[in-house]
Amino acid sequence: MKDNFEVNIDDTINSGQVFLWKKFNSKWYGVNGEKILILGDKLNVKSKDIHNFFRFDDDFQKIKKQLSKDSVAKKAINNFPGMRILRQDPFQCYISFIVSSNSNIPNIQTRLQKLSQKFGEKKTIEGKEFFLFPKPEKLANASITNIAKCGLGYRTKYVKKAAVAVNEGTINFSSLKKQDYQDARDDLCQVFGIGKKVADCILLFSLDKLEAVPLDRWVLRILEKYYSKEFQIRTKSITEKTYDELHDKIVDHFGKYAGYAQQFLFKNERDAFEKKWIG
DNA sequence: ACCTGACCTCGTCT
DNA sequence: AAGACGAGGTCAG
Repeated sequence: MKDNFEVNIDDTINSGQVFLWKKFNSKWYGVNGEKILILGDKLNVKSKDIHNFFRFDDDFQKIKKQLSKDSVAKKAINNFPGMRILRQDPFQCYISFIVSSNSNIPNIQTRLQKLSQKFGEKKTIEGKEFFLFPKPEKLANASITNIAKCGLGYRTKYVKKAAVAVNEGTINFSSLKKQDYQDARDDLCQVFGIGKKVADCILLFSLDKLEAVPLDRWVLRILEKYYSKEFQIRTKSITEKTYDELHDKIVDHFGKYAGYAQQFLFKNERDAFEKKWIG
């Protein structure tokens, strides 16, 4: 067991990976699929769920050392050394990022809360009421009208189709985990509503693909600001082809833990601009 | 293959 | 107070 004491729960929760978390009296309560996780000041590393969720199986010292070869990443890691990438419930992660497109964190959070409330199972823990994340079957069978009531807008049909794909087995998360990064991403991109960015989020945050690097507006801004020489960013919006070329360069530069680098750079830059997180 | 708009909804800001 | 603006993209033409 290594370094569990170094994990900073607040920084980790507030790094744009998860949305269904709330803090009461210095304890965090969060929905992860069909489980409610409770985090006190100190993590219970003996809990299998906690171990899994915080990726204690990763050799964080090694990752940190490798990424610190890059001076910008090094600085970001030093600012937030306790932040970790989480291993989320795949279905929840999948729907979360489909719903995130062209949106902001408070909106994403509201949508997911409404989806859970409407389609998830109610559970009471420590006298508090929670709603588990809906099961694929439940969302797949929900009507478009009812899903739309959760404020999804044009993303409604994305969610419906995506849930159906999982329910029918067209998308199978344990298979995706076994595939290599490229194949898994190609399969995810077949789903209506999933482009490369969203696919990368799902792969990085729930399917153990640490070389996935979601290239969103923020990351592009960061690359433009700190890496203009290395990566030659032209525009704010990028084409499919540019996305792949950039991604290749980034993995060449940072190595197989590039996804972690992205997360630190993202957190660092977002906090610098005091963007809103959850809780 | 690349470029350009449109797109739902909800905060903020004016 | 009502209208504009933009937010962690994706799809269609």
